[in-house]
Amino acid sequence: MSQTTVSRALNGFPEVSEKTRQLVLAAAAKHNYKPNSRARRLATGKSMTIGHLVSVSKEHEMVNPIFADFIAGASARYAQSGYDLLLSLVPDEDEFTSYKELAARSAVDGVVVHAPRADEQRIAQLNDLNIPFVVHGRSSNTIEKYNWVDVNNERSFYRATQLLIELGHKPIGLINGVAEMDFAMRRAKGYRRALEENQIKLTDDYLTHSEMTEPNGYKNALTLLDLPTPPTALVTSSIIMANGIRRALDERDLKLGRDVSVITHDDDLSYFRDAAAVPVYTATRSSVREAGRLSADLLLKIIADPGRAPEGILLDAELILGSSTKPPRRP
Amino acid sequence: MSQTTVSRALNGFPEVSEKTRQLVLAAAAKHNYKPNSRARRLATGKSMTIGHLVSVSKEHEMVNPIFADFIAGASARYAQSGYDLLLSLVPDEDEFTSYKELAARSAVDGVVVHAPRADEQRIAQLNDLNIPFVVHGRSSNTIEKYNWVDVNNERSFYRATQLLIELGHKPIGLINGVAEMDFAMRRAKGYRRALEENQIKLTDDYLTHSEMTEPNGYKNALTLLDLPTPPTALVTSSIIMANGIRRALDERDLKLGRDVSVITHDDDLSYFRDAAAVPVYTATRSSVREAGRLSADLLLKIIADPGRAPEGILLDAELILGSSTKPPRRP
DNA sequence: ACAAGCCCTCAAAGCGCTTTGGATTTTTTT
DNA sequence: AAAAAAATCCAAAGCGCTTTGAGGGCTTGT
Repeated sequence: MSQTTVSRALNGFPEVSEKTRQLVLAAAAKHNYKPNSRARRLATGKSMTIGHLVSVSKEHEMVNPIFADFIAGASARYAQSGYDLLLSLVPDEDEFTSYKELAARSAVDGVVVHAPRADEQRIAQLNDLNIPFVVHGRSSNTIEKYNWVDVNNERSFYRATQLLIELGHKPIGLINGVAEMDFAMRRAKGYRRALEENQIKLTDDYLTHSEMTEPNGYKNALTLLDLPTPPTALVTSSIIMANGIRRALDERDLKLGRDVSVITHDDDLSYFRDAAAVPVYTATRSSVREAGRLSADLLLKIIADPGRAPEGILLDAELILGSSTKPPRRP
Repeated sequence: MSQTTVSRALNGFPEVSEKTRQLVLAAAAKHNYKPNSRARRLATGKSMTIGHLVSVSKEHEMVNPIFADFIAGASARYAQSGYDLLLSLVPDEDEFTSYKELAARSAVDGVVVHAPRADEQRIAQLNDLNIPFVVHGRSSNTIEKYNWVDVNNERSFYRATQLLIELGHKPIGLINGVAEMDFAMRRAKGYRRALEENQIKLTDDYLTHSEMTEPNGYKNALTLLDLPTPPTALVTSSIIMANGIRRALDERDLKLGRDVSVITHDDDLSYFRDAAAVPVYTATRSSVREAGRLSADLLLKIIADPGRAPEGILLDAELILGSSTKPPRRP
């Protein structure tokens, strides 16, 4: 049987009879034959690979813990479509060099951009490179057109803050992510808007920006609790930080909920799934794994149809009521 | 200038003059030329790719959070040596099919095996496939020879338990990972050995096995605290679970350290780095990122020299004294 | 000045597939 | 039963590199 026939049978072309196809498939299965990826990729001109470049902050060697779940979501979709996932953790300062290199050696058919900043260079650069990409998040100060999947950060933090205000809280702190990140900026905006609309004036002392680690949650919570008028409620950007906040409260002999209310953003991480009947934390919840799935779907669509107009997918985080929010204690 | 010359200049062969090489390099840099990965891989017969198959438990869709940091360590080494990292999150039931498929289409030059069980099929299977691999962890019930990088789980949990006993604790609980996992088995062994050597008899009620999530830490801690003779100290396999334990203690109005001592295994995750002068948790600490680096190094060595005798690298977890361990309270 | 030797360069083959265009066989139509 | 159409199949070219084997220009030794 000729090479052509085999190739056509395996790749589902109509020029081959069903009978022959079955024969070929049977023989392939029997000998565990799979076309050599390298040869196939050279012949087709596609690399059948999606690149994920995750930046590692040089300073703290911090890997954003949400990326594992995001990739878990995306990976499943790639597998379905026969794509491989190329992962590269790069020091944040040479992010762009890495994209350029991937493009130059045409190692990937598309990439996902993680953790965009409010001012994000990579978007314009990737548009220039003309390589299909999807941004997980958005970039406020970018005029470029691009594909993205994001949650409504501003609105959900607005609602969270609003909820606390309605409960009667006045001094409310926000323990946020790194200020340059787009999501952090939007969340701060939502928080500020809720305060303003309710004529609550707070200095920026009530707002901290840092990498979303447990120790930072702890440290920043202590800082806020030490203010002359300490907050009676806190909003935070990550369930990891919320754990640090809990530890800080513990140390101050304060009880979560009773003494200090907390609302956290909850990415629904698989190892922190807050699935109790009454959730531990009141939270703005949005599954980052689902975001991974959607990003992958979108990217595969773009690759299949390069002429496509850029699209944005906005996910709405739910505001889930848990037991970490109560009216403030009467002094 | 001929293709050959360019190729040789770029790949550092000696048949080309230094002057010419510089010329070529300059021209390549100028036009941002990088040899096409696909073509190069076909020509050389190497895929310059390392596969990491991370299994996702079908039941809980759980992604082991340590894998992000492990991969962060490995990825840096791959990048240095010009290798790409192919990541695939596969449902645990078809782990082996995935390896076979990767081998058949020769998509990778080597793989890393994550989270081996005490009875691990994959090792024999990979040996049969004759594909270079390194296991992160070991497999106790396997007679095959293989390369591995592991921490001394038994010894460190022995020491941790011993420390608690020396402090005066008698009923000591172990909140462990899934029983089938090799590391969990070894840790239980170390824990039991310490108890036995000190003539402390405890039923298996003091030992829980589950996926290492925060909610499981919480739930299992409550279960143990509800025993007729509740433990005054707990050992646990993950800092994520330790956070759940803290929450359980909080709920029972017990104070970590004072009322219940806790020792946790600490993988030194980047978002849970316990770097205070006096660490929060007394812990058996071993950087999983370092393990990633070492695994990558070892794998690259094996690939470079296939005749190499299998090697095992045993890391010793440090026992770090923190503030979560104290003598038991007098009743 | 000529041969030998060395360094450098080049044309062509080949990596294992896909894809094109043509050849062959089978089926349908008249 | 012959012609037309449809269904199969096949040989060969090509994907963009690396690598082989051979040729050309320079230097050195005599």
